[in-house]
Amino acid sequence: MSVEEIQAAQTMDRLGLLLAHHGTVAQVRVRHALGVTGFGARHAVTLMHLAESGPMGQQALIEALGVDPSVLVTVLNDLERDGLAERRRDPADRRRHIVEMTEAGAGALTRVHDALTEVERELFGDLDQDEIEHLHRLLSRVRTTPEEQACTEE
Amino acid sequence: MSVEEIQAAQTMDRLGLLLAHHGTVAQVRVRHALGVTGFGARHAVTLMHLAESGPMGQQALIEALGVDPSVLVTVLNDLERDGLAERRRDPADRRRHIVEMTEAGAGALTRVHDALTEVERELFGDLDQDEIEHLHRLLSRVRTTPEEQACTEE
DNA sequence: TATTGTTATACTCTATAACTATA
DNA sequence: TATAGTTATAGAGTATAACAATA
Repeated sequence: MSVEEIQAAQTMDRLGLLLAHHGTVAQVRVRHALGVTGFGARHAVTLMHLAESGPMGQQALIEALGVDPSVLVTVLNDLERDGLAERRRDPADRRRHIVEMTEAGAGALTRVHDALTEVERELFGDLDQDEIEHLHRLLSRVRTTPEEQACTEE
Repeated sequence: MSVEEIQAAQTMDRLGLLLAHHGTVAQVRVRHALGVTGFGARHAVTLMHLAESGPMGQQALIEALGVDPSVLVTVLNDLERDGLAERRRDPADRRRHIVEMTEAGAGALTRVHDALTEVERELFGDLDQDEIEHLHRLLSRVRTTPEEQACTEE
């Protein structure tokens, strides 16, 4: 890229930086909105997935959520401490823990959704419903999972 | 929101969470791509703004970049240590520092842009040019600046 | 020996408040 | 007293490696 091109570029012309910035702000907003119950976006996503897919092993959760094992441990510790989810050993393979959302977890999830609705209203208030859906579709197609592409280069 | 609606919702139906997640990944990717020179998205944005707007006070940079004063200090410390930018006192008001990008900074900016291009190619590789521009326009309209709306509620 | 989950640790980013120096 | 910049610190997120228990 030439010096002229660089100097002509507006700061937020770089979509990667724009996404990084807006995403970080979104994360902070979500955390504040959930603040009352003391957890963050990770906790919300985990609860949602448990509600959606039912009881499952931590390994499955790790893959579904795309988080590091050590991250999931701390999230589950928090959820369990607050009685929103429970771990129990799998009798068939005592290495595994089956994670299940509790009734209290389902109640908390309702409040989580309400908080998210509020955050989204703030973030996306300048877009109409059509634009929001379009943004959603485009964002869904951004590649954020570790790449398993064939090595075409490098 | 009813229990039925919640259980029907797919995890990533919540645009706020999707944005938060993708944005965090983008930030990590940017940091890794810039890793060779040892700085992150903040440093890139700061350099870009200095290239774009020329020498300016830290106060102006703080507003332009939307960062906390203490954040800017550490970013400028890093840039200055590596000789990419310089602070000098404003003779007219010795409280102020004027920040200016160096020649080395301009050179580094070229590499920053190349790294960003690579990151964006990975993130947005499944979108065509038209979709990328559309995503850019939509993301630009997401409200991430502190709200100064009239208090219509709460 | 491999796998599941846990612990410990280090690094980055964000945010707040207290501080120095100038005005 | 107000403003520009700095320092110190706390909190959240990410990432890695070492570890215990079980298979």
